Amino acid sequence: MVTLRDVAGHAGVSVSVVSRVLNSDPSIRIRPETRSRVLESARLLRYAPNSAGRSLRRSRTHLLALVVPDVTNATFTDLVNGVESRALDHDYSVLLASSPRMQPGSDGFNRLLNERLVDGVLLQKGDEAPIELVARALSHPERTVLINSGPVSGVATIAIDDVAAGVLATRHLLDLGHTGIGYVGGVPASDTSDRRQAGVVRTLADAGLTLAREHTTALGYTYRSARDAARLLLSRQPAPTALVVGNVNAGIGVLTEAAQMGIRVPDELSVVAIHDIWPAITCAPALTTVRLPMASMGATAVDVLLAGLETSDGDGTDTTSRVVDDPAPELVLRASTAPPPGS
Amino acid sequence: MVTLRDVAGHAGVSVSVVSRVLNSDPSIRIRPETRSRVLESARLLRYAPNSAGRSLRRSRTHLLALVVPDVTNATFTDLVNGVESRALDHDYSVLLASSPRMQPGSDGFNRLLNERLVDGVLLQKGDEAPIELVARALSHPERTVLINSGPVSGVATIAIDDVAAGVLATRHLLDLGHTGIGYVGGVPASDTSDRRQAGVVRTLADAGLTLAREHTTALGYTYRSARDAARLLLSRQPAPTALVVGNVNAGIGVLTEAAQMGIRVPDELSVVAIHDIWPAITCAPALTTVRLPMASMGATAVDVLLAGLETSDGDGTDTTSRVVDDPAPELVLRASTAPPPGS
DNA sequence: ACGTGGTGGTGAAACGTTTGTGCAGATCCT
DNA sequence: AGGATCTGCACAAACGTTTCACCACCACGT
Repeated sequence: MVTLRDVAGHAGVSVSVVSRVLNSDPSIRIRPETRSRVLESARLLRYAPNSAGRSLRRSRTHLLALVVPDVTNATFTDLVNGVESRALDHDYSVLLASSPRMQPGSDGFNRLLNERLVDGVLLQKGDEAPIELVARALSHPERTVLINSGPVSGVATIAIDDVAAGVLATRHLLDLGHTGIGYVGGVPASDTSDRRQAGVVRTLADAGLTLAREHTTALGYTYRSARDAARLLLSRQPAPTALVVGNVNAGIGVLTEAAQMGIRVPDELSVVAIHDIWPAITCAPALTTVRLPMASMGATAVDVLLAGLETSDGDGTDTTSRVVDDPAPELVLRASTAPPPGS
Repeated sequence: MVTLRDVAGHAGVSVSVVSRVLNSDPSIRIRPETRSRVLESARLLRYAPNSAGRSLRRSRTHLLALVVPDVTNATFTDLVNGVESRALDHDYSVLLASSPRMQPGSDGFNRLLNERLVDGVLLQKGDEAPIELVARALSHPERTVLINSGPVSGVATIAIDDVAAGVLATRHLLDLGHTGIGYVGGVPASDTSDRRQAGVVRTLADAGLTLAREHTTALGYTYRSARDAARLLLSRQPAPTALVVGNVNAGIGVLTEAAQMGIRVPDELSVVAIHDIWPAITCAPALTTVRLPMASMGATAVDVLLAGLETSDGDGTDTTSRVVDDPAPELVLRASTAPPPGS
């Protein structure tokens, strides 16, 4: 390790001068030639500041943790990208916590902030974790921002425009002429699913329609759960002619189950799912989706977190709550939607 | 922040005693009642050791970086899981570096080790990065292990059993009765692709066959590149009746292009891809693949890295090079392979 | 009474930074 | 010429931890 001492020795100045020059401290007065001598020495010796020393002194680690339920789930990877990229813009690095041992409430999770390993935490909670429990597990709310996992009073929250997504999907089906529209939702207390469903309901209402209880499920966002949901909904009398699916993995599950049941998509059933990921292209038929600005949301979450750290710096009373709508949710037209049968 | 001083004050002992008790220093002699008083004070005050202070003193951050080309690529997410999980076993946390700004050679990448932000780096390089360039960009080879990205002399390397995977895929096609077998490879200098191809070649040779040059491509592991590759190979005269595809994303690309060309899979063409990810189930037809122990490889990589840090501790002359074969690559039979036409 | 040895701790240095304060010497003003 | 001001840098403390070295005290044997 080459330290400030080494550079100082090489340049024939004191340690503090080296530190101030390298950090371009505005309060320093120094002869230009001394400054360049210092700079040159640092370059020559390949000095790099030791981050532990710096963190200790500044009490900032320039690290943040991104907690997601599962990196394997493609719906989160865009988020990861957005977060990492924006974090780097701010000279922050990202600690990835996706293991169950790192989820809220666990010891690992608490240590992140308690041991001051990271300056703040970005938390996208999973469906299994009830928000009340998560809220109670938050040891440092002022250093936490919830991603698509709110609201919790006293904690900054940032969400996608789920309502708009629901509206967009429903609007598309209405435009095609559907009236028997169902909704395949997430688990019961899922707030994203609630909001997406609200978008569906509202849009149907605007068209003088209602979302039938027997055309709605709340079994979860997974491929598996959606197959169950599809089997249920498609055996109702009358069956819906179109489904809005709250999640794209679930949407693919619906497609699979419909095929299994001998129901042709899009001829006999239209399917539009919310959230766009790559497999939506390659499944058969290619799935029409609503693309969500996940990366952008991740970036905004970083901004909110770091802004909170700047100002509050102790007492975090300025709890933000934003929904990102830029870029806006966007309909991605593929092959799983068509006018209803017999039209 | 509650520090050792606070605990010491509360318990009426010196700072060093608290530190030694909490770290259960074997060399300490202490009255049982004092010890429990210290423990109780720490519990009461919710003491948590400050990681910056600890890192500075111990010159270990208990952090490691996992550098991958792209988290969005599903082929890497299992690896991420394996790494994170095993790292936690060792009380290490994982810094995720997937942004281009964190790739080998970049400033961000170098800072990871130079500033001692992390103790070591796990590097899965991307296809665009030539291994020679990467090798030169490694400022601290002794703190680096290459994942599926070797070999580089002087650097620990860990790889999957690519040859076995190639063998397994080819064996399957031979067993079905195919003789016109082609290979869709990665970019030209890709060592994983070279090894997978070697497995194909060897298995064909064992059966008295050869891999025809005109039935081989090396255009890349991506969906896009594989569509080009498929178009090329399938318009040869004679066309292969079966393809081993070096990567699953590419495999799905082959499927798409075949459909586009009106070639029915598996009736007219069998496709088996190496590496198993979720979309392989949902594409049409479902893709037969060879499942690779990516998580296990990630775990082993962590073991190798940390072992290297223990022993070498300065001069890293014991460069390991392992291929993980447990669990072994496994054929996952789905719907994209069948006996050749007219058999 | 006096060394000896064990018990139960304490003190201080060090890890590498950052930053407020001090202090020589030079320059300037009158 | 003598104080005031400025220039250019050095000193030292502090962040929180770990760990080596040391010491006061007591009991014990002689």
